[in-house]
Amino acid sequence: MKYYVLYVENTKSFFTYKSEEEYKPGEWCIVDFSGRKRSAVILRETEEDKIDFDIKKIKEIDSRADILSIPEDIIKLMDWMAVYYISDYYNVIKTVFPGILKLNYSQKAVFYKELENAEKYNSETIKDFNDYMKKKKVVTSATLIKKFGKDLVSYAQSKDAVKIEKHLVTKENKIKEIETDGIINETDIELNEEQKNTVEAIENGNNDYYLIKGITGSGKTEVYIRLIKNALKSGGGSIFLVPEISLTPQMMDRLKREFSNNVALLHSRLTTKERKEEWNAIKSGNKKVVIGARSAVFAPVQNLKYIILDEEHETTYKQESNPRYHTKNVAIKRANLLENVKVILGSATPSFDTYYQAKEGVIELLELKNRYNDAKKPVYDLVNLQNVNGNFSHELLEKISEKLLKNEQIILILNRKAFSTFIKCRDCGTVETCPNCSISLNYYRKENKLKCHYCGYEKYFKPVCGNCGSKNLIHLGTGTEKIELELGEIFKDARILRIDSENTKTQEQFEKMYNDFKNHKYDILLGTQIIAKGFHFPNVTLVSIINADIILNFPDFRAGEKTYQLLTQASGRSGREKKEGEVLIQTYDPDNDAIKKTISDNYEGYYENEMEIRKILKYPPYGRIINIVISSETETGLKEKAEKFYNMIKEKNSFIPKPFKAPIYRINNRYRYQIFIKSDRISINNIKHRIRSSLVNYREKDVRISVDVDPVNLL
DNA sequence: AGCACGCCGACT
DNA sequence: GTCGGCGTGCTC
Repeated sequence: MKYYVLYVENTKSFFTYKSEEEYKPGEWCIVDFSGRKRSAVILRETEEDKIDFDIKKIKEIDSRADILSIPEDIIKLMDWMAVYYISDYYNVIKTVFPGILKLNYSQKAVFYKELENAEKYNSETIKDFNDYMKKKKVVTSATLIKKFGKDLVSYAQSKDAVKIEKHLVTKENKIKEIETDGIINETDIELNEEQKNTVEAIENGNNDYYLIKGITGSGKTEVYIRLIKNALKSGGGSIFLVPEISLTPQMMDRLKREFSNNVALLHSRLTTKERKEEWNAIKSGNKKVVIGARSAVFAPVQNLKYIILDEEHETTYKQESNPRYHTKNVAIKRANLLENVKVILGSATPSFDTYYQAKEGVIELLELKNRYNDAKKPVYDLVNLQNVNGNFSHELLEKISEKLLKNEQIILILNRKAFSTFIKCRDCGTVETCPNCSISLNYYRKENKLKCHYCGYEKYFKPVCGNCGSKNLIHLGTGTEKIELELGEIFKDARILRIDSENTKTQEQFEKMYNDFKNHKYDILLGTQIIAKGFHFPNVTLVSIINADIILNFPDFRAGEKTYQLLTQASGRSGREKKEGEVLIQTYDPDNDAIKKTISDNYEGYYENEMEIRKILKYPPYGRIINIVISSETETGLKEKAEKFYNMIKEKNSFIPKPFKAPIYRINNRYRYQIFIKSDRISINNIKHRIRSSLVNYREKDVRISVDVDPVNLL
């Protein structure tokens, strides 16, 4: 008798079952769970003496379930994630298999029907059928039905749909399959010398990890595509990860054209059914190229060769809910668990963590230094906002007029949506705050609403102070909506398009706006940082950052790095082809190192300066961080409850600062205390261990503890 | 997800 | 006393 640790659907922990049969990790079975049938995945085998509860309670596994098994490397990856990110397995599984794991009721019905059928058809008939399928490479369903009968064919199809799909094709599909077998687009774009060298360095290299540091417009995408194509020719699969899938329509079009039916697009808008179909197509090897956001890193690609992270510095690669994993770490871990998988990170402005690893030799650094099509570097200009009345400097207004006259296009970036970020009463000083969060409400003019960016609370705006009844209110904290209004008043004939996450909820909306601007239906594109990334608008010759300080003043040790990245990415939108581009940065802090180094295009210099500071302060990559938030709807006693947890995890050998009120003390009706742990790489593992066991033992009513390992967002 | 268990107030 | 409300914890 063998013992197995299983994950049973819809449970929060593991269960042990036994069986005479041999099971491998990732295989499915049906078990009796508190009196009803459930599907379960085998996680690992276990020994009798390791079981620390009444062994007599252990039930036997009912039967094997013929669902496509989960690859063993993904099981191992999930084990690692739960431990590294201090997460429960339930949430890990939910993240890796969103909706795939659960057998819904209709599927269960199919399964039990299968059991019935299995009795109806004796094993010899099924064996004949299987032999026939193996022998024939391509069969139409009509032939099969003629030979074996309709019932058996549909039974076989339902039972082992994917395995059979390979052989069983209808006439139309047969034609389609021949057409799309392999790569549809055989015409390769000519690569320049640098690109060719990069492709070769990766293909022939002995390293597992590569960083392509390529300036904007140097053609990183062409390098990725060539790698994926070449891998595909020898049957190798790839995972291509992008920060936000809906925001890169032109990239999607491009890849769809290149790889046609070989490509699976995984994104959050897929229904459970679609997701399952894609998953099965990938798992069975019908689709070898997967494109998607973070969670696509878990795709069960057959014969995986490459995991590519485009724009690797993007913070959306970090999941901000449990398990709080970073896609880059997971990709590297996954490559570790498999043979011959290479991870390729690409960015014009790599995160300093990644660049540090490249400098240390963990990741091989490859550089693309030339702009594709010989486009020129943009010219920078800096304006000190201290000498400016309002949001627009003379320099900016002059440049906008100039470009409008020349019929060229302009991009203006302000990293703040809404009209104003708070409204203050001039008489009593009251600022209207969110009833659920300790944060001011943002004003949206078009909708005449006040909204909270943290909990989603909203209400209609009344131009009267809630405290003293005064009508003397002032809007503070300028957002894109206000800029749009002011700009419209100054440039009455200019056609202005505003894009932010508030007015582009769907991909269709976004694509329409994108195309409209590209086709010059608008002169000025105004928006938050979502418009700073990866677009190609040939007619744009001026990009301006209206206020570079918004990110810079964030209480985050990476604020400078993020500012450098945003400014550089935004600059890349200016002067993409023959025309020379200009970039104008407005700031209250013109002497800031991040801004100065952006202007002199000195990534290396800024990196070196930042590293000195981080080394002294023991911030990543020199130290490691864990952020713990202890929250409750009840404020009374929360400080003590936070300290109780603190006392459980602290230890005399390592210094952990006491819990403190979080910078945003209340979010979504929950009061929050924070424990911020900064530690060296070795003792961090001991601390993690103590956090893990403390989480199990800590019992306080109404208190939630969330642990963020390697946080990206420190608030 | 279900279901038992048990702690409280309302009710014959 | 006991009926039932639902919060909590358990299911191998």
